[in-house]
Amino acid sequence: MTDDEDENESEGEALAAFERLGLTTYEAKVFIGLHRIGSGTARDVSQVVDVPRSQVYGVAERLEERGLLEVQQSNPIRYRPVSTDEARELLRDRFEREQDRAFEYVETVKRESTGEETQEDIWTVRGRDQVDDRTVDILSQADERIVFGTRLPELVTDTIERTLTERAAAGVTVVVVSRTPAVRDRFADLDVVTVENLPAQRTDDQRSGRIVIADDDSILLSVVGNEGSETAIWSSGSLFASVLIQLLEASDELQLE
Amino acid sequence: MTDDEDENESEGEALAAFERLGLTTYEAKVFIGLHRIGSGTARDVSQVVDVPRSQVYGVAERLEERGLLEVQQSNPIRYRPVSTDEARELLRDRFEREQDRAFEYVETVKRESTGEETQEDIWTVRGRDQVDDRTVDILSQADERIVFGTRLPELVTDTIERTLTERAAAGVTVVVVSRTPAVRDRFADLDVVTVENLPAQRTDDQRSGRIVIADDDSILLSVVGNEGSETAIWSSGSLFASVLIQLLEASDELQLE
DNA sequence: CATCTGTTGTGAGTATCCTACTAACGGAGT
DNA sequence: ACTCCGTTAGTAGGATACTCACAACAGATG
Repeated sequence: MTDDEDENESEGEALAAFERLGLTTYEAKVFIGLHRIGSGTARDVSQVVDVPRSQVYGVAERLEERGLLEVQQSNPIRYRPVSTDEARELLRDRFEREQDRAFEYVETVKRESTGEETQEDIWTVRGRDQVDDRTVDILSQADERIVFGTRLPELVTDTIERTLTERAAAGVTVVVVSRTPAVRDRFADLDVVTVENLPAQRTDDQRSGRIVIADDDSILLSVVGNEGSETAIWSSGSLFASVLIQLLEASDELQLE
Repeated sequence: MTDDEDENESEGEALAAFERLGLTTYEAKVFIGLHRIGSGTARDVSQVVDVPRSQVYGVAERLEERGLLEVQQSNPIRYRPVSTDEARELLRDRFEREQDRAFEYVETVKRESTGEETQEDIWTVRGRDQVDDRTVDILSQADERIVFGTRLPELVTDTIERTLTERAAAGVTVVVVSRTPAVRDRFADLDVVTVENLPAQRTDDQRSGRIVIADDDSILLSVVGNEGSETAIWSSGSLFASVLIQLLEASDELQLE
C-alpha cells in the first residue's frame, strides 16, 4: 500500500540489508510482510507490504525453494514464514557454502608471491578495519623488534593488543610509544616497554594515526582524516621500508638499546 | 582475454559464487585475476581476466572500499589483493552485519502468533534440510510423548538424535519406530524405547519418509520422491493434527502404555 | 437454473534500472 | 610523434519491478 512504505524508515534499511544478502526487493518485502501478519494469503501479504498480489505467488515460490517460508496447499494458498532463527541459519549456511566455493578456486590459482616481496612497493589502505587487519598482519611477522605508536586509544584494538603481547612472549622486543596515558596503561603490566617521549612536532600533529615498525623491513603509517576516516600506507621487505624506518628512528630518540 | 574464460570451468563456478556473495562479475574477475598474478596494474589484470582495462580502475576502486584490495599510488597504479583469509573475514563480517540489520527490524514487527495456533492449518515443507528443521522444531516442543519413525537412517541427523535424547532426558516418553536395524541401533543404549513393529502396509511404502508425533497436538509426515527429494506436511495445535494422530495410532499397535 | 459478482492463480507484456561493454579523449612520459 | 595511462560518455543487454488481461471457480441473486 502507498503509505505503508514511508511510515517507517527502518523498514527501508531492513529491505536494503535483505537485498545485500541476496534477496530481491519483492522477496524481502514478502518475507517481512509475512512476519508482520504471522501467516496469510497472497492478498493479505500484498495489502501490508506493497507488492502486487499477482507477483506474490511467484515470489513466494522462490522463497519456499530457499526454505524461507512454507506453503499451505489450500484455496486460497496460505503462506507462513519460518522463524527468524531458522531463516538466519539458512542464510548463514548458504553464505558459508558460497564462500567455500568461491575461495576454493582462488586458493588454487593464488600465486605464491606473498611473503618474499622483492618489489619496491608502498601500498595504501583505506578504512579503519582494513588498517587494523594490515597492522596485525605486519605485527605478526615481526621476529626481533616492534615499535607501535599511536595517540588514539581507540586505535589499539583487542586483536592488536593480543598480537603485541603474543609477540613479546615470543621473544620480540616490543616498544609501545604514546603520549596518551590511556594507551600506555593498557600495556603497563605486560612484558612490553612503553615510552612516553615522542619525536616532537612530527607525531604531535592532530591528524596522526599510528606508527607500526616491525624488524627492519616493515612499516605502516596512518593518518586520521577530519571525518575520522583512517588511511594508511605501508611497505614490507622493500628497500623503501628499511630506509623509511632508519629515517624515522634516526630523527628522534627512539634508540631502544 | 577470449580463451582464458572457458579453459577452466571451475572458474565459472567461482565467479557465480562470488556474485551470489554480492560482487559483480567484474569485481569477482578482478579479484580473482589479482590473486593469479599476486599484484599488478590495470593492464596486467585486464590481460589475465577478460575485463576491459578501462573498467579495471573503477572496479578496483569499489573493491578497495570493501577492503578486498589495496592500492599503490604510483604511475601506473598497482593493485594488490588482500589475503584470502582477510577477504573471508571481511565478507563474513559484512554478512553478519547485514543480517543483524535485516532481522532486527523483522523481530520488531513480528507477530506473536507463533505458538498458539488456533487455525486449522496444514503446512507443506519442501527440501530435506527444511524438513530437518521443522522436525527438530516440533520435537523440541513436546512435553509428554514423542513418536519418531523412519525407514531411512540418513533421515536421522545428529541434531535430531540430540533433540530426541534431550527430550527423553527431560522426562518425555520417546518412542522410535523403525524396521531398519541401523536406525534402531542408534538409540540402542539410550533412554528411549525402540519398536520394530510397523503399522503394516502403510509405512511399508517405498516412498515413505518420516513420521513425527509430539504430544497429541503436533504431527509431521514426509515422503521421499523418486529423485530423493523430501516433502513433508505438518500441523501443530490444530484439531486436524489431533485427529490425524488418533487415526494413525488407532490403526496400528502403537499403543505404548 | 442462469446470471452476476468477486476472488484466485497464471501468464503476457512493458518500463526501469543496473551492469557489462565499447569508444573516445586529454595528458604524461619517452 | 608516439605509446600508455586514467577518465568519461554513451550504448546494449538482462534482470527485476510493475501493469494488465484472462480463465477457473465460488457464492449470491434473480
